[in-house]
Amino acid sequence: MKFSTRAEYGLKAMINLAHTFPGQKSIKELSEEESISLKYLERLMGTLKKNGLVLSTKGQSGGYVLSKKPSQMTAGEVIEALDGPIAPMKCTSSNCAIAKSCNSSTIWTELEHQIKKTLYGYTLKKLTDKK
Amino acid sequence: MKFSTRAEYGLKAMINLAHTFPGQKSIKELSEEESISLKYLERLMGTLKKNGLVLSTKGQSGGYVLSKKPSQMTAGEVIEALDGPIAPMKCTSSNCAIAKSCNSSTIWTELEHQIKKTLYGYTLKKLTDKK
DNA sequence: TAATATCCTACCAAATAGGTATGTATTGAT
DNA sequence: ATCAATACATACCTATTTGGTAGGATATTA
Repeated sequence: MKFSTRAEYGLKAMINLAHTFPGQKSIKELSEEESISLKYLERLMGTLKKNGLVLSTKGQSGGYVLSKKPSQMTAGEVIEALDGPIAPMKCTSSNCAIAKSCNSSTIWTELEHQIKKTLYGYTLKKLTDKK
Repeated sequence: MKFSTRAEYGLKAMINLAHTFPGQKSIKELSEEESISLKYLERLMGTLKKNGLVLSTKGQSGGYVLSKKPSQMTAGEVIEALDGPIAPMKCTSSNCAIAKSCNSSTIWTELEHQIKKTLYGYTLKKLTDKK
């Protein structure tokens, strides 16, 4: 059971952007500061943008900004944007037909709830204050 | 973020064994009742045995039994036996050098704690009673 | 117009998941 | 003693995911 490094890298980059908020920062700066491959981070920022979590300006002196205040953006949003829906077991996401009579389903459902509660409980602001 | 079907299948099989406890049951029966490929389940039971969660008797009319009472065996044990250590991010398992100054590490650590709390909070007995 | 960004798409290697195939060893029943 | 049923072991296979790289197109500004 693991989250991908996508989620790790993305969260790090978003925390970095939370620090500089409401200023913007280029991928180049982000990748150097967080030691993430520039080309890979480029793709991650692309999907974060597609999901509306960051805004971008192109061209020279362009870069990325958070689309919301750090106090209003949660780690859960970032992670689901990059890794897809949080659903620890297929049966919790795909409406299993036998869920009602299945002994296992309760545990996966509760687990999903706990994970979401934790991840959506952390705003980027909370994470930047942590240090 | 997903657990493997290994964990799902294994947990189902163990819940089944909890129902028949302290009786034993063959892989053939288990695989038919839970609709899991016999050969695949064979392997899963093998690793469960290696981890001491089940006992087996070979030969005709052989099979598997839980090594502990259902009230003393948790879903967490089963899942970690099959899927490896519960550690949502590499940095929480491999003693990252910069963990203390890392803004992200707290969230992964808390998440790991919450997941373990949930999974080790469910005994097989609790799951069999659920229906 | 040159430099610096984002953006877009295709490719790639390694690992993992999920499963099959084949055979061996052990035991109970006939 | 033999046969059938079972656990046990290992090698193989295919598809998907992960974590990247490569090369360029597009937009903006100095």
